[in-house]
Amino acid sequence: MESSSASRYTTVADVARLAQVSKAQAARALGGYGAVSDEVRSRVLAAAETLQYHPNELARSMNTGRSKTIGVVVGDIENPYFSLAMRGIYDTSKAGGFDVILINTGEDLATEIDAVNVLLDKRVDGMIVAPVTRSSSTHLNRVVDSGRPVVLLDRKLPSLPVDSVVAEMRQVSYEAARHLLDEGHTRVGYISSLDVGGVEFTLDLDLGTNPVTERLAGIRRAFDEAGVALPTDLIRLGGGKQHSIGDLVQALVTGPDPATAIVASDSVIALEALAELQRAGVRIPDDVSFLMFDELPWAGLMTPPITVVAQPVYDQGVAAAAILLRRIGGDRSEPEHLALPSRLIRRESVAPVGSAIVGASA
Amino acid sequence: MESSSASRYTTVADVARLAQVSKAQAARALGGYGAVSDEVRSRVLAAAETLQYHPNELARSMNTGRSKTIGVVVGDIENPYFSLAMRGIYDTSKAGGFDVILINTGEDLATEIDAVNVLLDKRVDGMIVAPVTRSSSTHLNRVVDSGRPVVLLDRKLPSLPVDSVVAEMRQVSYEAARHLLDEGHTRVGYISSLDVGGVEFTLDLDLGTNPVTERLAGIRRAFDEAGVALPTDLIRLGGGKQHSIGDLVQALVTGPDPATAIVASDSVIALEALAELQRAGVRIPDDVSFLMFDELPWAGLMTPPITVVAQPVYDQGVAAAAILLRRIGGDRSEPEHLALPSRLIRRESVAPVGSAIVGASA
DNA sequence: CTGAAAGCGCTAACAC
DNA sequence: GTGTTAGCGCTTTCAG
Repeated sequence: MESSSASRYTTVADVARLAQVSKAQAARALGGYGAVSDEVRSRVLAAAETLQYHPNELARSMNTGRSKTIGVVVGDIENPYFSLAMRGIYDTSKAGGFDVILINTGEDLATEIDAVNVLLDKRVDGMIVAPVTRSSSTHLNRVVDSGRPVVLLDRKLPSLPVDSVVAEMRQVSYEAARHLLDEGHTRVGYISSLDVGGVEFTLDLDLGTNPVTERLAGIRRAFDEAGVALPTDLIRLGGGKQHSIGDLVQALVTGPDPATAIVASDSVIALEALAELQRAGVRIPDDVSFLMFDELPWAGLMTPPITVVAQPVYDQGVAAAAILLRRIGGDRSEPEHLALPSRLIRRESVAPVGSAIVGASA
Repeated sequence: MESSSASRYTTVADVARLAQVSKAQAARALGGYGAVSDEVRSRVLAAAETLQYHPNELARSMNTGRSKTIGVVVGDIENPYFSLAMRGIYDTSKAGGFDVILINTGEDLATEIDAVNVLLDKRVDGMIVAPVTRSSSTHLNRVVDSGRPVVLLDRKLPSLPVDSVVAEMRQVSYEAARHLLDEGHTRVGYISSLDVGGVEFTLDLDLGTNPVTERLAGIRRAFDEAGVALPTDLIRLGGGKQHSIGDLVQALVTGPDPATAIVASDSVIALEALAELQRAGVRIPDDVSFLMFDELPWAGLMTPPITVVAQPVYDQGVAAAAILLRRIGGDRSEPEHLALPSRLIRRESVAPVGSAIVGASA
């Protein structure tokens, strides 16, 4: 029946007083460190109980220099990729006794730089960053200099000697392209939201190190091996930013030499592309074949079921967190670069080119 | 070209020394409070720059008692509902200068209690909680007692005098049920993951205050008004926990008097239900009509497009954060209970009952 | 084992 | 305006 009024937490001092011991002893009993007699410990714990004592983690962190908190910086938490990876990070961190501070950058570099600084200032014990594409690494150097571990998610920064966890993309993309080629598709469109500042794609354009670069490399190899020229005119970057996905799709399926297959670089793009195709009355796979990166529950339920490249997203989160925790624990070994296996799931959205006629006559 | 070695951050003391001023003056200049001459300020700022000074937010928080951080407790960040709401919370908090600590409870009460305590111990300035269904409010009382504001998301706790933000569900559910009834459906199945401990649903079962209760209330009213008995045997709770969604769906569409329409209480359930229906060869809407709560990009792209109840998820997040920030700012007015409008989006997954025959003969 | 006292890095009185 | 002196709540020497 205390009066309501807020403020003033009970501190170790309060507990110590009630338990009739020194502040230091109370703190030891409460914090579970140092030497304390059973007698004292129980008295202190009892006092803490009646006083409803809860430690001030801020004060504790200040002394120990460790906050039992990790920071996570992602581009867009609403994107299923990140929310699932986040779940993996979360589960693993929690199991290790760490809390998670989440920062969303909206895929903006300035925000990312800010985010990293904020986390550092809050003294997180380490962080996981999914860097915006084409960012440099200067802001992450500050983290490295601070001595706190970082692990990169979904991206590798060659200039930065830190751990990274990505999904294997080159090989699986090669397979995907082979599949398309096998079905007779040589006019394959590729839509990505990778921001390259609005320039057109060319073979010698440096996209930096990121999943898109890997995918394109795999696809290119398949085309090269097949002796087919990669249709660079159908590779469209900057989707959603410089250009609307709808317009991009529209452009791919019309024109004199249209794409016979479309590859969506992620599920968000796929959804918009699918909507546009439906709006335009373009049928899958009769008029155009469709393949997307990322497996989601709805992909197999569409009509037709969508062929996808599935990457182990949750596991990427788990792996990133596991490595980070190991580093926080003191592991000073060489940076590790994990590439988790992805796989192609063939469903029915990819069909032989020209099957529109077949379909119509069937 | 400093040597690598970690540790030891530069502090105000370091900056003060270099700038040849007192620690207090340096702190004032750095923190942007109190009175400082331009002369001193620039000297301090310059020193801070060369020393790469970054404030220790922990220390700052300890003195001010404010951490500029809010905590968010959700059931499952992987669920699109939460990740989108989180985005709303995030955007709003950030605009107000607050960071966000995310805690995921996995819809587990013990974890939720823990989460709330952790946040309190970390001295967050306030928190947003989407309480697990059917939880009591004792753990949240501690927050209220601490004097820090909480706002409830997607759930209202009558016993707790705090703000809440939910989506209006009773009216829109009434409309949805009306729609179903108008199409001739009286055998309407309802699948929810609401955990009621495995008991069967009956009309007098107390489900507590939560969206499901509201939905059922709205549906019931529509049935009552139409003079049709609510098919309580087709209302299945505990989906995903006590029973697999697939089994539940299977049970609804088979048996002597099967459901002619199925309502999925959220998108996760809908996806599993849809998969099961497809597996079982049950066609929508020919064999069974389908309606789901929550609008997602893929819903309209399915074949047929799914009729949904859309709730303003992002806006709920925004509203919750806005109220919280106002409270943190000192607003002591009466608790506010916001119910944002939802709406029924009619597409093609709901058709007149018995349209299977019509469809077959067409 | 226990207690007194000295900080962690910062802000907040309080004097000058 | 500026500097000095206390703390915030906890951990950590350092003596006993």
